[in-house]
Amino acid sequence: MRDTSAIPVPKSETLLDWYDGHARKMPWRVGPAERKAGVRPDPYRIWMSEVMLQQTTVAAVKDYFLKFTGKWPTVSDLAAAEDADVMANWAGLGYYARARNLLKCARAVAAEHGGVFPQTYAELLKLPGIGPYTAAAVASIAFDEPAVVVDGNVERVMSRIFNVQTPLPDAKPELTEWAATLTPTDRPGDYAQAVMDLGATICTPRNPACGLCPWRDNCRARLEGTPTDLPRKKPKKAKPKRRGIAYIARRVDGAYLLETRPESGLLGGMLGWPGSDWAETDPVPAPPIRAEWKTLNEEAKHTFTHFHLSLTVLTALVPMERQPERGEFIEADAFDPASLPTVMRKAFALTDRGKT
DNA sequence: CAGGCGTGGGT
DNA sequence: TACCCAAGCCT
Repeated sequence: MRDTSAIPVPKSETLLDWYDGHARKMPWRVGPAERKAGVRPDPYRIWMSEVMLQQTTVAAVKDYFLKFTGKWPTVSDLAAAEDADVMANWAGLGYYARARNLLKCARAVAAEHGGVFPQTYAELLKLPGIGPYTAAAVASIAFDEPAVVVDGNVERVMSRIFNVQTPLPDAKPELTEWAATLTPTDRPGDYAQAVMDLGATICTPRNPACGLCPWRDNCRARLEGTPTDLPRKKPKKAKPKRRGIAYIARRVDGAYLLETRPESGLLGGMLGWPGSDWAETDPVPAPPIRAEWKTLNEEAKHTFTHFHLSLTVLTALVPMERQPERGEFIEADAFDPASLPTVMRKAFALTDRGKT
């Protein structure tokens, strides 16, 4: 172990100078030059982007952000939206509780705050779907509050700068303390975005570009030569394999039999094909309507956060008068596979009509 | 409070 | 292939 006590503590100004020249451009971001010229970010758009970015890549978020803000330009517009419309538009982005909470939050802002976002970390934290990270991000970026923003990027940067060996998630409080020591009262929003940009483009998990880092002379892990060992993480559990059955019934007029899943739990509130439970044991058949079901020769494979799924897909063509025991028919012109969560879209893609 | 909760891209 | 990873929150 080298003596790292002589390494100077990094300065926020150094990072801000780097950010002025290297800030990534994003649809929701007010760049450093504009910001200095007095342009203020729209709290609604910052909030929207931060919720979408929870555990989700910037690349995946961009189109969804443009779609949502185009369709619902203000928080009041979103508050007035139909639940099913919001869920359908979120389809494919994952972590669907975010979409349900997004709508709850918009309605809370509309109903309890007169359509104006609360402007402090403490007040933002009370809203649904807004946790410590998102509250701090919105408070700092939209309202210039020097809140301590700690996301995965900040955890990685702090763990390396200060050579924190404690594994996550136990290290979180320690890393938050270090992050607090660096958070400036001047330009706190730009600083928050700067650390995240640093983590995303320079201080990356696998191959950090230490030579380009504005804080390279302040980094204890770099001096030790082991930045990629950090942050340490507790080992993850193996994913079990589950299987299930999905039933895709097409009525002769082209309507499809779908059902809205329960509000809570996996894919909560999303549209999907009726089916069996998904378990590690053999699935129990549960056809939603009487029909001659045909089994497709290929299964839909999908991996969720905590299990692998292999879905057997059954299809049937049913007559107009036949009534389903579960779900409801959606007319052909109202059915859009894009409004389904990905696993359900994969199942549909295996059918003849899904291949077109 | 440890685990539930999606998805797509990278290696 | 089978991992890992990405601007977390909720219960």
